[in-house]
Amino acid sequence: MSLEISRGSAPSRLLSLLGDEDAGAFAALGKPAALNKGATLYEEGTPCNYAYTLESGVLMLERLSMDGRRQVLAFVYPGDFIGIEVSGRHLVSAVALKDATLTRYPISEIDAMARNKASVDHALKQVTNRILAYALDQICVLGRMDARQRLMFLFVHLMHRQMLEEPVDIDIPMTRQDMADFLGLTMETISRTVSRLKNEGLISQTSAHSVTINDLAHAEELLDLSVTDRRADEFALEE
Amino acid sequence: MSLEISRGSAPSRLLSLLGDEDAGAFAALGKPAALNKGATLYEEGTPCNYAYTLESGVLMLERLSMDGRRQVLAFVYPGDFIGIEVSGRHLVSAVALKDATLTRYPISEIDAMARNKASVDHALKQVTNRILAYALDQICVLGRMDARQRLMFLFVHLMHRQMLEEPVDIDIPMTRQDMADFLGLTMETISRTVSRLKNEGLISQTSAHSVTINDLAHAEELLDLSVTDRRADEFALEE
DNA sequence: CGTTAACTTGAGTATGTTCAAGAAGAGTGG
DNA sequence: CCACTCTTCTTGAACATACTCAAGTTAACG
Repeated sequence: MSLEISRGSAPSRLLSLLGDEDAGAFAALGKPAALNKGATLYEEGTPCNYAYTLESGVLMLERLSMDGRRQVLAFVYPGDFIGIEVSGRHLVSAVALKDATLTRYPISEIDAMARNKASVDHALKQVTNRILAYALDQICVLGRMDARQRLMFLFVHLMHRQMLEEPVDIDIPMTRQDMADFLGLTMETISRTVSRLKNEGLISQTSAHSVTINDLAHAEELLDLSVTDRRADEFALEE
Repeated sequence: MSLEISRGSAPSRLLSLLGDEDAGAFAALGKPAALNKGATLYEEGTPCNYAYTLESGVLMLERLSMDGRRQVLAFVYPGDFIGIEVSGRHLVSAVALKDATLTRYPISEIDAMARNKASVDHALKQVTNRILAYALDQICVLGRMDARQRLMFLFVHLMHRQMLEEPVDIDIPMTRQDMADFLGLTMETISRTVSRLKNEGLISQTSAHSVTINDLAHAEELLDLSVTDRRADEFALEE
C-alpha cells in the first residue's frame, strides 16, 4: 500500500488542474461567500445545489451519529474544491473550523460547462479520483495503524496541505477532539501521544496548536508501508 | 452519518445503470476473461489499461504493506464494475477469492465511448460516486465501531451484496483473516466475536462460512447511527 | 483579570492483541 | 471411502493499547 500523503501529491484543487483559459471561464461562474467559525456550509443528506472552492480558512468534513459520536473525514484547505456529488445529495457535512471565505458555483452551471468542455470534465474527474485516493488512505490508517502512527500521519498530512516542505512549524487549526474524531481515537489519547512523540524527539512543540516534525524521513518511514516493486499490469489473467 | 449498506442501495454496477441500447454497445467492447482462485487481476500502482465487470466468483480489493500487513478495501460481487482510474494507475490490487470469470474492457475504448455518449459518461461517474460512498462508510466503521458492530456491518453488507432480502443463510466466501483485514481486527477477534454473536442470539451459524442474521431490524439498529432529520440545504451561509 | 473552554496527566479498566495449543474442515492419495 | 496431511478455525491465558473517569493545568476570550 502507499499513502498519498507520503508522495506529497497535490490535493483536490480544481483550478490548478485547469488551463488559464478554462480556469478563467470557470471562475466567472462563482460568487463570493463567507462562513463563520463553527457554522455549517452543508449537511450530509441534503440536496446538493452548489459546489465551492475554499479561498481562506479551514473546513472540516464530518458525519454525526445519533449517539453523539462523530467521524471527521477530511480537513479542507484553501484551493480545495468541495461539494460536488453525482448522487445529488451531500455524502458528508462541511463545517468551518476557522472563519472562511469561499467561492460558490451552481452545480447546474458546472454540469453545463463540463458537458461543453472536456478539459473541465476531466479536471472534475481528477478531483473525485483524488478524494477517493485520500479516503482509501484513511481506511488504511484507521485499519492498521496505532495511535503513534495515526498522529504522525495527521502531522505529515497537515504539513503537505499547508504546502510546507522544510521542517517548519505546522499549524494545527483543530481541537484535540477534532483530531481524535478524525483518527478514530479519544481526545486523551491524542494528548498523551503528542507528549510521547515529543519525549521521543520525533516532534517539537511550541504550543498545543503548533508542532515541528524533527526528522521527516523517519516520520515518513513510520508511515510509508508501501510495497516498493511495481510489477507489470494485467498478469495472471487467462483468456 | 448513514451507512449505505443500511439503505440497501444498489452496488457499483455499471450495466444496470445504462439503458438497454447503451448497455449493448458497451458490452460489445468486452472480451471474456477468467481468473483462478488466489490469482491477482491487477496490482496497486500498476498502469491501468483495462476495466472489468465481474461475471461470476468473488474478488477482493486490497493493499499490502512491506511489514506483511494488509488492508482489504472491498469485496467484489458479480455485476460490479472495477478497475477504472482517472489517474491511470490502480489505487488497489484485485485478487480472486474464488475462481472468477470477467469481462474485460480496454480503458481507451471506454473513454472514447464516454466522450460520445453522455449517458455512459454519467453512469461511470455514478459508479465512482458509489465507490466513494462505500469508502466513507468504511471509514466510519473503522473509526467508530467496536468488533461486534464491525462484524454485523460485514454480515449485513454481504447479505445485500448477495441480494438476499429474507433472513436466509449468508455465504461467507472469505477466510477469517480476510474478514479481519477488512475490519481492522485480528483473526482471533473475528472468531471470538462470531461465537459471541451466536451466543447472544443475534446470528445463527450452520458452518464457519455461513451465517443467518436472526433479527435484521435489530442488526441494522446496531449499525444505523444516522441523524434522521435532514434540514434545508445551504444555511448558515453569508454572502 | 476573571471566567470558560481546551488541554494534560493520572489511575483503573476494558477491549482487543499476542502467543500457544487443540479441534474441525478441506483436499489428496491410497 | 477412509486415512493422512495441511490449512483454517476456535478457544484459552497473559498482555498491551487505548478508553473511561477524574482532577488539575493551561490557554483563550470577553
